[in-house]
Amino acid sequence: MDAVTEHASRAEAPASAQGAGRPRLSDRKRPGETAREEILDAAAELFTNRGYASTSTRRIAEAVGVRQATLYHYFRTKDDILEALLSTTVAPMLEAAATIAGQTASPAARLHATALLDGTQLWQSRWNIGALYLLPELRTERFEQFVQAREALRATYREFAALVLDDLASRGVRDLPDASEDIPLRLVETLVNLRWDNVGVADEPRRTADAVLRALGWTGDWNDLRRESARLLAML
Amino acid sequence: MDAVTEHASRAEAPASAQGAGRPRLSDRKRPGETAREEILDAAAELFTNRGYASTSTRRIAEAVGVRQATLYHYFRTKDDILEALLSTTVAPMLEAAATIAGQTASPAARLHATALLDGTQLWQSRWNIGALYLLPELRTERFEQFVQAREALRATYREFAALVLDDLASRGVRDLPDASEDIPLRLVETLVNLRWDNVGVADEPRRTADAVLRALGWTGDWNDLRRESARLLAML
DNA sequence: ATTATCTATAGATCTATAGATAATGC
DNA sequence: ATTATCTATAGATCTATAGATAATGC
Repeated sequence: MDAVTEHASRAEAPASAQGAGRPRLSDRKRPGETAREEILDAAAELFTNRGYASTSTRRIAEAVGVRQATLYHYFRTKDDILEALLSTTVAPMLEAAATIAGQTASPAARLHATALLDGTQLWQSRWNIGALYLLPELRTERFEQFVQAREALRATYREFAALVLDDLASRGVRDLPDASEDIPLRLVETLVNLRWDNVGVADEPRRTADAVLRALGWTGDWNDLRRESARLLAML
Repeated sequence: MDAVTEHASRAEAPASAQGAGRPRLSDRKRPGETAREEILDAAAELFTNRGYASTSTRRIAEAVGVRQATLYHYFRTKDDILEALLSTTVAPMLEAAATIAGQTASPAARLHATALLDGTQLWQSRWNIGALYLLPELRTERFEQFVQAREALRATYREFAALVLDDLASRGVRDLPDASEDIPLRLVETLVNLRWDNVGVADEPRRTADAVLRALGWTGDWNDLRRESARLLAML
């Protein structure tokens, strides 16, 4: 599998799970148990590859295989589709980070595990949804909740980093960065940029999680660190 | 000056440099010697804050203080406006990186200087133009030249990083990252994300340039490094 | 005569709503 | 009766062009 195509593989479209309602004119083209999921999959592809504002509801409908008006049976507005997409990403990650924060583990392992989980999700999601995080549209009140969840995740990363740095400073390590630089979150976020540019290898999230610790000036036994990090993730 | 407003300060709009042509209905509202520059300034603000596709030519014209059709005296299409904006950023940086590559200096200083210059431009430009680099619209043939310039810059960063890493490896440093991870460019690019989120301090580009070296596992005298890097930049 | 602007508009969208229709399920 | 879809369309855009107009410059 090459660098470009290593992400989550295309699920099969279900064999037209017929229920009540007028039949579609077209066969099912998208993975998903429900029409709602089919729509979200098509929207994710188009929003990430062609842009949010540039993607018309007609185009999404075409990619699903229904008429444009049918989308409005499942979503009140186009913004609602974007919001549904975004809410599948950050909120679960935020929960996982809270769980990791509650575990007994070294600061370094906690940070490594968080970066690895977050990075893996950004890297392996079927579409590069993380590329939507910089959309100017998110600045509106409509997406306040999402932006706040991102900020909470940023704060969690920063707390983990501060503990790692305190630890290092107390061990006499010099020339350390400041936790406020947010290096860890920043590095993880760039997995989105790598995907955009079609570069990177399967192992990229792990390499990035390692890079996070290295960038903080962390030194120690890397095998121990990875083992402890994996143990944390296995608990989730 | 707070974190949000520390970027290049708003230049004064010139006192309506009247020349030939029918007078405008509105006063000048934008910095720039020429109407073309006024348009680019308004477009940069709107594209970065409201999105490319979501910004209508009418809205740009309003922000300049002319009628919508007037834009077409200076640009053939809306895409041409975007292209003109982007071409002001990467091409000059690529040239500077080539000059730095031609200087005699340590690999670490070359990388530091490149990151500092690139980062300073991303950080201090009047509008956060770097946020446009992930636009799906850039995937089209229309913007091939720009995307290729970005790739060339990525390659330059990677070459500098490879030299630094070879150096470190030959000094016996272990557990180094791989140059192919593109950690330096990735870190610099995240200055765009910080600006988007309105976080960060005036010193951020310097801190990021330092972080680039630290993230490669570089060790040495930081003051010497910064001095050599500054010397390189003074030559440009 | 040349230039930079203006007014007006064609033609192509695009989102969202109203209401009809063709299934299933009770 | 309920549901999921369909057809049709209103009203609001939006980009780009045609051609008029009001300055300056020769």
